[in-house]
Amino acid sequence: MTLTLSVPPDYRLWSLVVSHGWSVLPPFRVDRSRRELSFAASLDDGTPIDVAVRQTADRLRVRVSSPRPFARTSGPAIRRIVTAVLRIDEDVSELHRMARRHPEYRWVPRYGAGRILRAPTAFEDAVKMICTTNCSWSLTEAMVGRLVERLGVSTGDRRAFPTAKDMASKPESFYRNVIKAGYRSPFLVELARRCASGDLDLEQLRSDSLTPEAKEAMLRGIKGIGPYAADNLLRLHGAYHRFAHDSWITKAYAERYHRGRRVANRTIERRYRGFGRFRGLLYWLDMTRPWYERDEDFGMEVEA
DNA sequence: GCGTCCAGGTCTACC
DNA sequence: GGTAGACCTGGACGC
Repeated sequence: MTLTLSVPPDYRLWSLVVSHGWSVLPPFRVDRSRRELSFAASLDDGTPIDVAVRQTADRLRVRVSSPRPFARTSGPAIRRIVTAVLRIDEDVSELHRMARRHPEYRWVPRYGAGRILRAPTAFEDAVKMICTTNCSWSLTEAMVGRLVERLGVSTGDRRAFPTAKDMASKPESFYRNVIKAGYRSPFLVELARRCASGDLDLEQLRSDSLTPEAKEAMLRGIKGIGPYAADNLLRLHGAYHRFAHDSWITKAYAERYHRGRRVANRTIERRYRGFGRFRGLLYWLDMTRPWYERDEDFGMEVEA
């Protein structure tokens, strides 16, 4: 199945690829030679799908395949997933207008930056975020890789991220001994069981039905999600005022502005206070600017 | 080899 | 509300 989706003129698929580390965590995959981002997901009826996306001018060409035949109703569901993952309906015009007023941030609209890649489900985002805490990025990749490999349903080409039900069916010892998630293991089990039972509906994070405060309360009520993880997850759900300080970004800030000397978080936050509800996102973009600039494949001019 | 440190933190007990 | 200590893994580093 092939779909064509229209995107706003300021949309850059490649900007999404470098927006954070998600694009290199499975089931995401990046093909630089084809300038293609691909991932796996599961439809509501359990059908696993493999999705590959390329941008051509103001359109996205989306190739979808599955080992099972598609139901007639699959089209809209697939569009919903692709739209949510690729942030197609995220309006960044206000952010870009604000950034244009500051010479040091004019690169943001120039690169079409500001949209942040998400997983197909808020559950997948939350599990992955727990796997980023208190460890190196290579360990995050290893834990997520083992989760997908051991519990994910095959799409033919790869495996989708396990569902809450899949993860809830495994005991804590599985996460300790097989996934090697260490002390995070009971957190992962509890999160999966709460989501699978319906006690916790993380997908509400993606709707406008909850206030940012309610979303934060929901996230902080999950064991294993502290200030860092909650702020990062809130950013994936449109709360761009949160700073998500961690050792990596505060070090990056120290090197950029203070010759490597660490400064208090409130000092950092002062620098971005003029950016209103986008202050946390501007902080993130400011620190990750080298990711955009060093990427030789980053195409400002999308294919004609 | 082996021990130590630390990396994109969080929880709990205690004050 | 603030803080110290424990917690898993695995790579880097020094010896």
